[in-house]
Amino acid sequence: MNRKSTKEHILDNAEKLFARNGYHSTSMRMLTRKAGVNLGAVNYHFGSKKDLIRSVIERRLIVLNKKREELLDQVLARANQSNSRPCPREVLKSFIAPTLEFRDRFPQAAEFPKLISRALTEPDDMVRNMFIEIMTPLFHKLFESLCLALPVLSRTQVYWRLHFCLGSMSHVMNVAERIRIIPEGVEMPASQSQLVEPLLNFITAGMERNP
Amino acid sequence: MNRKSTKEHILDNAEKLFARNGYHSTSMRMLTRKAGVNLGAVNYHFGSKKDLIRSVIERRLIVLNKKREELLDQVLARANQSNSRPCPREVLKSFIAPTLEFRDRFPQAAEFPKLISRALTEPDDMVRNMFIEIMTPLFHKLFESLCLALPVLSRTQVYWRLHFCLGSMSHVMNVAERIRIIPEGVEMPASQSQLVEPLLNFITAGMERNP
DNA sequence: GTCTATAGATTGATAGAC
DNA sequence: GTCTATCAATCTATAGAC
Repeated sequence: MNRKSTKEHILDNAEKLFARNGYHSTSMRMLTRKAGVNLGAVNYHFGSKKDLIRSVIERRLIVLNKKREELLDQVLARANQSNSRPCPREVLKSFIAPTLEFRDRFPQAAEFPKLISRALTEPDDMVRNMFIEIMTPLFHKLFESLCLALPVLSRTQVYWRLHFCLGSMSHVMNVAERIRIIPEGVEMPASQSQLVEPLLNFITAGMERNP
Repeated sequence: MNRKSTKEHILDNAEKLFARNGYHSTSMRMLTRKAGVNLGAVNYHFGSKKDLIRSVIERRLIVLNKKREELLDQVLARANQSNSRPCPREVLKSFIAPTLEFRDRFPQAAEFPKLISRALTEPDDMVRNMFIEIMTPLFHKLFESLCLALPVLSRTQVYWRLHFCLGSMSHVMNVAERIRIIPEGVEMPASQSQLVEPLLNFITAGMERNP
């Protein structure tokens, strides 16, 4: 019955609660009640609440970033082989597709995207800084790839447009399902994966626009 | 010396703390310490913590939305007079310009934009629902104006592109100054107002893109 | 209107039995 | 590894003096 280790069981439930309610609003007792484990066990396995959320985030984010970087490297390699610039849409897609398809690919971790889409605005300094620290190398690589893909734009322009892209993506990940009031005639997607192409259409047009 | 009423003094400090740390991470004691008032006084004036943040948000957001709607009405009226469709960029600008210019216009409320940019992901249901309730009428009006401005797009397409726009804006309001690592050659704007035109360039291109 | 004092519940973390 | 029991701190909210 209990196939997963207690440690993983705690991580799974903590992931859901932190994603839904945020770090500060999730108490250790809420977690132990939901996970059906003992308060002492959490502290035995993770030491502290901060170390727990660190483990929760790293467990998924490092894997996700590996996938993103792998796809980005493929785009860069293809451009290199044909002696051309990387395609802006493909560069953006390497980051966005694995993110919005995450829930379909890992249904057991369906709440995780909410967690990272809120990580940058997390009130707790340690949580926020840990997230930034993990993301920084890939952010730089993504930024430089876009500069290469869009030589007409200044580095400052690319920088802000990249942030606009990340903001759109982040908003979709967290907000899409929280909004209850839908105007007449608007159809909701069955999953976030279906928003990859609409989002790429939108941000690629914004990225490629002449200054 | 103490020109402002105690009530306003509490609101000003609560606004800063809720914006910086979020609702749950801000305790009433943190607030009374910072504001230099008594714990009893807060409860006398506002009744509860929930009623306090409600007052904090309503005080600014209702005024801001009035300004946004006023500008939107002007855009719609101009289109009506010339028997043409409203301009997508102008419609978007009516919402975005007052938002990103808010800090320059009301320096004493400079932290408020952070608060509303996080309101949709607020863990507390009451806070989130109150925000949605206030925003709903204007959101619908904005949505219908964009449908009118972009007859080529389906209502579903307009809906999601509008969310992409709001995500970009929200990200800029909250994240811009939290990020510490800036790539070489990137210049930071002196204020958020300077991002209005770059953001409008970006999202207008995305909005107007052929399906 | 503003204060002190405190109730009553909940928090993160630990000590020690098993 | 897992449990109970408990500490010390913090939380929101209120009662009542001034």
